[in-house]
Amino acid sequence: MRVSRLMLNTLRDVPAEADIISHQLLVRGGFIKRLTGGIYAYMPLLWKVLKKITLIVEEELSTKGCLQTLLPQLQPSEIWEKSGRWKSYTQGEGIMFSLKDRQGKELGLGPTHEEVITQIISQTIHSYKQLPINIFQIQTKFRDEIRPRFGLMRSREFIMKDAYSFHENENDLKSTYAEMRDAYQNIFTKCGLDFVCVEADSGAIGGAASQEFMVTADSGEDLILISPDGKYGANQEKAVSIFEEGELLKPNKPSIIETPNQKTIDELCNNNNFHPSQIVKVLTYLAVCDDNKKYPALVSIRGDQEINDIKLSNEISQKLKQNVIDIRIITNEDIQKQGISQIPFGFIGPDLSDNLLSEAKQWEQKFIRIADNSVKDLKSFICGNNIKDEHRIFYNWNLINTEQMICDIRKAKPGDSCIHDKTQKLQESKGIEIGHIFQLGTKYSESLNATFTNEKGIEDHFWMGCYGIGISRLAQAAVEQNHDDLGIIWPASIAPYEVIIIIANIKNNDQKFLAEDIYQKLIKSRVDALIDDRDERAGIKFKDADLIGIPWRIVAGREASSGMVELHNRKAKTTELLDLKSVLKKLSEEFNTEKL
RNA sequence: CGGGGCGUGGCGCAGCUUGGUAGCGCGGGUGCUUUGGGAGCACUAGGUCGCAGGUUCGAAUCCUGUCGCCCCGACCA
Repeated sequence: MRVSRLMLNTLRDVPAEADIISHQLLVRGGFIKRLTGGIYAYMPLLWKVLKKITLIVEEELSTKGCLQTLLPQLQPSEIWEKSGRWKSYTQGEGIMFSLKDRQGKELGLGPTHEEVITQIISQTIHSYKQLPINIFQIQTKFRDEIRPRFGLMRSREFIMKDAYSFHENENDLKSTYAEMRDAYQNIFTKCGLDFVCVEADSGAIGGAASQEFMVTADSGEDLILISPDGKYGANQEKAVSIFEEGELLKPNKPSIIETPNQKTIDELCNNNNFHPSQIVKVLTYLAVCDDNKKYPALVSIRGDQEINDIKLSNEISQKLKQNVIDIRIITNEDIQKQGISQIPFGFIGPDLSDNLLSEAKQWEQKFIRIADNSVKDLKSFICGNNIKDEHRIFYNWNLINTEQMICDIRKAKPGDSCIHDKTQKLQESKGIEIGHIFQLGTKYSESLNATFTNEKGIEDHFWMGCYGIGISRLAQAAVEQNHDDLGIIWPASIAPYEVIIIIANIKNNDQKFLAEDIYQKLIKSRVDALIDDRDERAGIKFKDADLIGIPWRIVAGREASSGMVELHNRKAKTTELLDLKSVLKKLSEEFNTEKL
């Protein structure tokens, strides 16, 4: 390709729309153009990058026996109603764009394709003999993000690779899941990314096991916790750890103490010389569920620990056997609206009476009582007395005498000890999620009634897995991780072009002919080459080449008359003076090793 | 949706407080000079100041409404 024909339009100034470096560089380099909030045109340079990523993905997946398909983006509401996701995906904070056709029929613009593929597979596959199936597509997805940002990182229209697998049993699902994890490792490695695979919460998609692939970068939106030995890594939403034993309170005669206005753990500790770990902290939450009911929850955790809302939400969801749509702390305003006269916030104990809820207008009138593992073994503790300005000391669970659901709802923190090895302390890091793999189980096959006949001749529901890669996000993540002051430094495997040949002065025929000669030879040997044939000053061409991040640069300049050119490596910043033959030899060696 | 900020030639911004009919840098075009790290000079094209009302002799500037964009939170590949 010739730069004169590339409609290259680079910007010197940092565009106001962009905040993070990768977004700025993609705009400045002319890789993307915004059409409106969260919707971008992929310009020719970026499209080349996306195609290279796509190729790597396709190759790797086809080695694993995946089929490729292309599914409809416009999807009827019926299948989403069957899976129970229509309402939650289109109403309120729902992320699905939806519309009505002229007949008034409701359609959605696919944010994901579980429903579509499940229906198609169930209509096509009837016997265990045809299983397993692993099928994927690379397709534009639509999500009405509440707040699109960071360019391609969180956009409303983006390219995603989504794969779905179908199995006769859980074991088979697990083996494909492992294969896919392996494929993902290869894909991201080939894309030249520095990444980690971490345990993840499966969120709205649901299901059992799930892992995320994170590109580590400070601008990442996710907080991940990793053990230094590399044996454990998890998204903070999911992370588990061992909590410190804390300062145990020696058992003594249970009694009530006056704690005027001491509502917080800090105030309580400062005024009475307690340690936070001696206190059972009790918080009130409100969970809004699929059935539109609102469930109050009373949550106990050790005073020095924090609650992980995601874990809490999952536990409540499991207990109620339905989705928790929203979970938040109950405020004074909430209880006033409900007509509840008084909840002694700051002085609540795990045994706060359900009677307080009897006046609630819209809430369920019974607390879901949950206690974190961190409090279950405490033999003696401090907690609220359910009366303003009073706490109880030297109490224990026998005296509390209410049934608690005991589980892990604690937020793991950097510095905590790891489960697999107490000497390993969790370290935190920011990550950009570029891939996510799930073991869905039978959730969708049951709701959509997708079955096959098993070996025993009995109808059975498919076991399913699903596997995503954010293709367009990956491209930007690569920039976020690979750049310098001058611009982008694309990993060679996904660079829009592998080599750029610069003719320092287009009016100099020696330079021009030599450059053209090299260009033709490179093209012939299938090197993806760009030639900058513009009638511009050399400086401009150097700046542009650096900005758009082409890994190798050949300059036909001063030494052109003696047949010599410069070969410069963008990343290593090394330059050598070589003759035509040596350049070709060197590059072909580079690409052969890198392309393999 | 809550909180903060911004809409002025293609891009980045000034002007707005104190109304008088729009300016700077980059970019574009032409010419001359220059030619290995975003050149210099000269000329030139390009703007209903987001939109709609209102106040006023007069509005980019003041008032009201509205739309859009960006940043911080909930969503996620």
